[in-house]
Amino acid sequence: MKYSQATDYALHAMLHLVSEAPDKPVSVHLLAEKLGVSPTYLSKMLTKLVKAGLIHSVPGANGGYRLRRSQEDISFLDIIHAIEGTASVFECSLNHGSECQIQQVVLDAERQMEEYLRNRKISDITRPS
Amino acid sequence: MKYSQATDYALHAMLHLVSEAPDKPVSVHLLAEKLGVSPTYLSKMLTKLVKAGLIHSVPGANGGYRLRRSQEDISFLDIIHAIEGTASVFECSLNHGSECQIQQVVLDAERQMEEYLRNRKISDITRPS
DNA sequence: TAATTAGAGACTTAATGAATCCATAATAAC
DNA sequence: GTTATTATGGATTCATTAAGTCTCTAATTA
Repeated sequence: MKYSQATDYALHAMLHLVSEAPDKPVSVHLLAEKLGVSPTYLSKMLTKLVKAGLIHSVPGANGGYRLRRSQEDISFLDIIHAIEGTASVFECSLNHGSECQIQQVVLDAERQMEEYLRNRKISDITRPS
Repeated sequence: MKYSQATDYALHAMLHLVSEAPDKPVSVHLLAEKLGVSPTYLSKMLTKLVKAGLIHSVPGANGGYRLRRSQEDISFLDIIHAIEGTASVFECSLNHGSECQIQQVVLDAERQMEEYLRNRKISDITRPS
């Protein structure tokens, strides 16, 4: 079980926007260069972040992406959910009634992790990478 | 990010061993029938559980699998690790020094989840599925 | 109007998950 | 001892997903 690399890129891209350019739009070209990834690929993730309401896109010359919400509101969980979706990590494939106790336990565990990620904000990280 | 179905099967197989046959060996044929999965496929997971030291295999006629440790010692995390391995859910792909703060946060979150799964034992579940 | 930028879709490639099949080894029952 | 029963292991297949590229379109600002 692993988070996709896309999540890795998205988290780093957001960290850049928060720590270095909270106001001015940053082009995907520049972001991609900083992260060492292709612009067209990175734009897929940025589009997802736009649809999740985390950032705002500005088309046209001197356009790019800038933060939408205030920094303090953007949690790790927000970004991860934007890229990975919100499906659970576990779904019982056996059909034994409606409630699988095994599934309950694993989902409770997942909630522990999500709660932690919800409380950690991207602005908590000071040093830009 | 999702646990594999193999983990699902393994958890249910262990629940069966714990709740219905802690002493007598159960054949993979019978287990597979109960879970509705093919015996040859299930045996792959059971082999992993053997190598992880959770169960014991008894070859030959009337053989099968039985618990190795005492029930109370077998946690959800033990079973999950046996099937999924112990690799982390996140690994930063950028090479910025040795410590990525983003990775630190995500790994801390994972530890929250693992701690929960370590404390929940398979014997906590009473009702057999 | 032209240059710059995001957005969207089709497509390719590689990796992984899910599952089957078969051949081998070990052991208990007869 | 021989045979039936069971686990073990490897090779293989199929489908799905991840990762990434390419190209065309749309929007907007200089």
